[in-house]
Amino acid sequence: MRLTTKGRYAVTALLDLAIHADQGPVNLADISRRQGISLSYLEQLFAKLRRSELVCSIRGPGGGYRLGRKPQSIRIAQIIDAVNESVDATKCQGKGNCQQGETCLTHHLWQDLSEQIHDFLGSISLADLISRSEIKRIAQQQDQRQEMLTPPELDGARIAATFLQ
Amino acid sequence: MRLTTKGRYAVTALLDLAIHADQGPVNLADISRRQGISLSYLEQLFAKLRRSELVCSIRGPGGGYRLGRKPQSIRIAQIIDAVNESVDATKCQGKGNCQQGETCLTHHLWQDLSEQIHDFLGSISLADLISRSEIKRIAQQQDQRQEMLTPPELDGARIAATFLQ
DNA sequence: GCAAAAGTTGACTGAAACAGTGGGGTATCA
DNA sequence: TGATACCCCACTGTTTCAGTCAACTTTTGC
Repeated sequence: MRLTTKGRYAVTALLDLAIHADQGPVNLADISRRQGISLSYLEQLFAKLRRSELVCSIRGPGGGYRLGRKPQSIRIAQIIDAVNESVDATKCQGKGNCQQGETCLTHHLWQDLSEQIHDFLGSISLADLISRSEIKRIAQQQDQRQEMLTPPELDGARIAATFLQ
Repeated sequence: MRLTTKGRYAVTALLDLAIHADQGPVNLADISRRQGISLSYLEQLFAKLRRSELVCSIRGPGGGYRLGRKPQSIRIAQIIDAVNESVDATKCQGKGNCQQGETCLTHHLWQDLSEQIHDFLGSISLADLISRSEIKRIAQQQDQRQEMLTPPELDGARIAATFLQ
């Protein structure tokens, strides 16, 4: 079992995408800037997310990514799964042949743990995260910081979006 | 967060130790044979377990390791901790400065997950595992297989122990 | 029709950790 | 004194992570 920056980045990026979904397709450069994730690395992660149909892509100028499904039906466990970070804690992927074909002494413990984690992350959707007040607050701060960094004359559309809020 | 063979080996080895504790100090060679873990690797793990005072050692012939505390008060979380496998899922070790000093968008999610895992593994003791019937069964099988592999004439003590059960 | 924006793909890399090996110790008992 | 078992350190092959770079293709707007 592994839970590293990779899975965290994937969830963070998808959450960012979900939060900014109302402004049309979201491009990776924006996510990269807001979340402090390398653009090239994001591209790799989104390739996997696209293969799992968690996002779909729109090419060309004004393009970007959109959620593949409704935020309510995207579970955190699925996102982590999509970027190949298993939530399984057993050695044998639950098969029970951990020790030369036999079940190892602690197999059941790891199986229980895996179930515990899977239930937890499977019970939370992107929509759940969006509605949390701390997350709303952080997202707002990130948007503001981004506007301070972008020259206004080059970004009329986003300024308009701010007024329309 | 990481949960690999390392942490699993540590828990498995300590459980083996706890199960065979009534026969005096348990040496690593026996654990290595029963659990299929490299002896040298076990030595490294037990060095860490000893530093955390989860085990104490007896040198010389007939020596080995003993549990440092009662099995009831050794929690799985402590064992995993002792071999440096963190159960923490956040990027910032819970500090909340994940993104250039600010809290990242998904910090609270990972914090909740860490708590969940920690509560689970912290609620289970070695004594709990010993008393589980599946584990008793597997341990018995392992003991039998070991006896089949050991020439009887060189192992009178263990044969005697079998009869006394 | 062309240039710019954006996604797509693949190869590559440094660093770290894991899992394991090997060898030379030291304490202890018979 | 020799066998047993712990103790400690250096080393290594492999994998994965996290990131970089470069060369594409598709689409839009001028």
